[in-house]
Amino acid sequence: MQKILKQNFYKHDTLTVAKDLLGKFVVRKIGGKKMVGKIVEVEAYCGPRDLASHASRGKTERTKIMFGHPGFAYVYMIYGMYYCFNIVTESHGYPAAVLIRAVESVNDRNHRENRRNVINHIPATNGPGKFCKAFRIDKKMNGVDICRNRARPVPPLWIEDRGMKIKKADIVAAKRIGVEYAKEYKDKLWRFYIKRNEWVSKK
DNA sequence: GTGAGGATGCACT
DNA sequence: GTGCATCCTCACG
Repeated sequence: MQKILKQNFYKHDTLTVAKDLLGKFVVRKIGGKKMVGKIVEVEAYCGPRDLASHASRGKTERTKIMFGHPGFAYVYMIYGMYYCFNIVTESHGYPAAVLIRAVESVNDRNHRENRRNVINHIPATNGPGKFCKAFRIDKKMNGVDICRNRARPVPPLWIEDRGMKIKKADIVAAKRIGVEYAKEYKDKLWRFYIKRNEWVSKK
């Protein structure tokens, strides 16, 4: 059974949505072809007071998507050459999002080899920048509604529930990556990943 | 195996 | 002008 997640899935507490996204599947449609990846690692960025979040410095041209409706893609460029893909959560007007850090490629069996780089023409997806590159997610996807709705039934990108359940005991909570500047928020255990999964970006 | 440093564009001060 | 929600390469041994 496969179903595209709708807006009400994302309209909840960000930490809850982040954990619920583990084990869901990212589907990217490009010219009639589909790429699929199981989400194995995420980070939560929780509201205007979270100093690690871009939204903590107020609503700007870049961050306005986070202040908008849940279930929209927030994509931005980082370090000049990589993109990060986030999904907006919670209510309209409250800036929060979940960063997709790593997925497990469903098309590929050579897990160990593929972790490092391109093997058998299938790009690596164990890291936010690499995932975006592999799934061709760039700033054109910023502000796209990734939910199913009547007006536009098939977005170019969506999240699917295929009935996989991740046990609570298999979810690891850890510190977020690259947010040393975030003072009392830098040590929050708001990164979640599937225990022992080979595709997680860092141990 | 591990760690340091560079690449690189753009939002924000 | 500064500093990134990153990743790769190249030393080291």
